[in-house]
Amino acid sequence: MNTAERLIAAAADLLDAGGDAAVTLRAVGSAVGVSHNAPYKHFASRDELLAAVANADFHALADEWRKVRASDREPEQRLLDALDVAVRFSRDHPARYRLLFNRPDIAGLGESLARTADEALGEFGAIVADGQATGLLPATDGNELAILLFATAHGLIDAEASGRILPKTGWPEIGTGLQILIRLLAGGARS
Amino acid sequence: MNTAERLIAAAADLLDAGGDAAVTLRAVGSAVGVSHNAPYKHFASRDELLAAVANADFHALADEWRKVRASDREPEQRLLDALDVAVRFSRDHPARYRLLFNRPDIAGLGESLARTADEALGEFGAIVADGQATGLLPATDGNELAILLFATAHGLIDAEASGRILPKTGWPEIGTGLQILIRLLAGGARS
DNA sequence: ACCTGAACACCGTTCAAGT
DNA sequence: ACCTGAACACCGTTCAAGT
Repeated sequence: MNTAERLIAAAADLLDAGGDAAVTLRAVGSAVGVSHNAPYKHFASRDELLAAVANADFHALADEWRKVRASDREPEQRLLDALDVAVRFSRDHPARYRLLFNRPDIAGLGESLARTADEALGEFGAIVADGQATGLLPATDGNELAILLFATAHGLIDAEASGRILPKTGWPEIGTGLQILIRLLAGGARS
Repeated sequence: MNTAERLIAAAADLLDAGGDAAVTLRAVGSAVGVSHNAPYKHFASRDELLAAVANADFHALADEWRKVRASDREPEQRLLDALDVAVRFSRDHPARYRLLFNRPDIAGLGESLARTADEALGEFGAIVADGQATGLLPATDGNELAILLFATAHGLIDAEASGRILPKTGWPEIGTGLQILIRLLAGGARS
């Protein structure tokens, strides 16, 4: 690993350990064994370093979704697995999840970040499209349903993170809410 | 307005004008005409001041939802109006919207903030329940559907704010996505 | 090419003191 | 009860200098 990669890894570890506020350039440099302004030789600013962390995490999510899509499980299970990838990431790495989906000021940085994010969400969309092709989910134009499903999952994840909504649902898991939604979409008003 | 209320209003204005980073205690104090540490006589910390802004905004949202619920429009329009309240607030006051729904570290502060948030979301839930009572929306246990609808709206709002997803949908508005979802829920797999 | 050390202009927070 | 001014320990960023 070169210095830039080690800085990215150190920033990711600090995000996990102490959240956004813990990622000071002094702490990142110290973890890697360089001075507090060495990062400026590899990244234009602290935000660009964070964007590089997000870029690496989008690549990792895309890989996981590719695996889910290629698995031999039932279509509904593949869809729930795909959503679970996002849910688990948000629980294991909450600060890094927020970096991916809750930071408009960072979303536009790095030039390649927007493309990497599109690739990752494209993999998720392909799994939803598979679910539509098998008749599990209703057909819609383009990737509308994928966007609605991901938006709902993201909304439930945020609600869980902020402790705002979930406690009063009686749902043991975000996945319960997503199962209910999928059943409502598949079954319509009859259910 | 007493000093505490003027500090809250000044913080809200700074959030609108320059985002979270613009809300320094020095800027807030200066806007009100007091010193940069006078806020500590009214709030325990900068975060508690921000929580007070969030508390006021939740009260305002609850008022708007009450008005929507009492209006004489069609049930579907009332539901779309209710969702539009959140969408418009997120566009007119993005930093303040993020304070309400994207800041787990602030959600737990102030003691009354969690209650105010519950009251506001309860008003939204009542509008959804009205939609279920009229047969527009499928019946579910408790307020499950309200949570799913709000989570989806929040997810689409976040997606628009981060510029991540909406550009490639061809949707002119977040409301378009919400209309599609409501129609899918009402009509089921047939659509 | 890559890094360091000192410096600058900020920031939240604390504290002693004033009315 | 409410406020001020100085001070403290931080922070991101810049810059001149070193190899």
